[in-house]
Amino acid sequence: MGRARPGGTARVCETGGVSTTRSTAAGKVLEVLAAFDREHPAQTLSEIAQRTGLPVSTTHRVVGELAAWGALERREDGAWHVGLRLWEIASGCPRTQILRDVALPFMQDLYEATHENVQLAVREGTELVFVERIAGHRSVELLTGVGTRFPIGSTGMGRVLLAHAPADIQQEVLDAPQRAWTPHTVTDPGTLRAQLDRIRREQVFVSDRQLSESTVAVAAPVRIGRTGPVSAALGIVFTARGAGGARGLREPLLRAAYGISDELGRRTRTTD
Amino acid sequence: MGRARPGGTARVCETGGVSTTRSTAAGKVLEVLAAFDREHPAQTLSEIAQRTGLPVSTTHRVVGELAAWGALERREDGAWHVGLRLWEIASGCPRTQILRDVALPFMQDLYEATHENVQLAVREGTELVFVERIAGHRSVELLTGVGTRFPIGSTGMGRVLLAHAPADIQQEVLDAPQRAWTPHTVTDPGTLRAQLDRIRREQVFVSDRQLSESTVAVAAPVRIGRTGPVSAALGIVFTARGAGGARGLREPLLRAAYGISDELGRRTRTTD
DNA sequence: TGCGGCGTTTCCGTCAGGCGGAAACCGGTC
DNA sequence: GACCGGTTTCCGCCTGACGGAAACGCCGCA
Repeated sequence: MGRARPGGTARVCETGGVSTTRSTAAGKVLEVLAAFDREHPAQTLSEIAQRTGLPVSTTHRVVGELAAWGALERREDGAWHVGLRLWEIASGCPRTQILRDVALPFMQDLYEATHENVQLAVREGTELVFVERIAGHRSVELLTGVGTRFPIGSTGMGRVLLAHAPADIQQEVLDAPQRAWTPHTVTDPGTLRAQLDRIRREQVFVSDRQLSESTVAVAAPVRIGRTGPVSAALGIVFTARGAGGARGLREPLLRAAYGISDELGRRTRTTD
Repeated sequence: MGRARPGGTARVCETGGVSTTRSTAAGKVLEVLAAFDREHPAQTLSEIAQRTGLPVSTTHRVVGELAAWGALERREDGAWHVGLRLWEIASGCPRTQILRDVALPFMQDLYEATHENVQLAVREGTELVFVERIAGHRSVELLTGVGTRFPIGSTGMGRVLLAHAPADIQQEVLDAPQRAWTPHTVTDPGTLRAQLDRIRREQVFVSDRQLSESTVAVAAPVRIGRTGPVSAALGIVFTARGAGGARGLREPLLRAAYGISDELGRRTRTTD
């Protein structure tokens, strides 16, 4: 397809890069927004242009419009970052907002009882997204933060979500090779499948040093109503000094998960 | 250049209406997003069209593109709402994210000591935006939630932010009439100005039943470094059974605010 | 002080693609 | 089976998006 520019159709824009929603005007706006991920919270105009593959002048225009509206803001040093206005709008996202509202008090109790990291996550395709997290001064530092994505098989909470995911999703994940984060990480599809079965039976799942040599996670499913579909996972992560610590956490964790589930059931029934 | 349109500038388009970034393609995208505020977290296509003033077919196209990208999602009942993808991007907003990261552990401690609502807010023009909030089962229900805007003069935290805002902002707020939420609300500009002076001297501010008959708030400024510019306000809200309760809170609140300020100072110095 | 490099901003002619009216479509309801 | 509100599709017109290029501003270096 030499230069020629045939029919003007050859646009798909492989960019080699990242997202690419195509050559539509709205697409450009979204591409620019997508350039701001966790590793690039603030970038100069030309960085954005580079990362999106858009010409500088186009980027300039789009960024200008986004900024005028408040979706982007500029630091004194000239770098652009996501603006408060966009954050406000997005913070109304029901999938996180309702969950958050309902879950926080329970997470709070859990934190107070344990003083460990308490986390809440949802499944998105074959990945998990952390939606909320409570951590105090006394909790372990984690590599995961609110708004972060993670391959679903890699975390304890993820495996709980996976266990309750549709069959095709499970298959897709089991078919793909699992990354071994530590020597303890379960990567064999057979063992993993057995683990998923066990999770469905036992509810609470203890993930012992699967993601990092020094942490253990306990996770439980959150449903919409006591028996409804699983909509999130609740988890506690703490330092691995013998996973014995997990024992005492099962009960309170499960109780909290039930609490959230019940309240979610009540809430969605009324809302609807 | 058709009509000549001097300088080609006459576009601003007052529209009379609501938001309006105007007829540019990107503008439409943003208008659609802006249709999703706290009162309208989920809407049908035609509601969106109505609220934005865009023709249905146009709305349909824009919504479609947003959905394809993940900025919007659709419920089974057909209503649209903000999608997880947008939430992810926006949750990286530095103004809230850094603040949140730093402040949460301190807020946590504060919550544990008091079991009351602990809140964090920033100023945006003459309004305040709640950025984070901790509440357990034992705290009072509040009308403010994370991601909510509020006139800055109306809340205790807002007045603290106002006291440290640039002079022109203060003037603007003082010039506008204050809404009286309760019989106790201070609305007189003179008294208010005196209050601001006092806030600057005493740091901690007690706002007694200013917003609701049944709540008292204590608030303190959060700076960037111990002496840097005020970047947020930290507050505790509790039920008004005699504001005497505020007494014991001053110390821990101030200590937490200092802790956050110090850490923010450290953090921004290193990052830069 | 002048030069070259880098990022940003402005300009403007071209033409792709945004635009939206209208008509088809799709359940409900009376 | 006619009606009605909402959604989706179609398509021709023409506007405003597009991006190359040039001007600008800022720094560091000679």
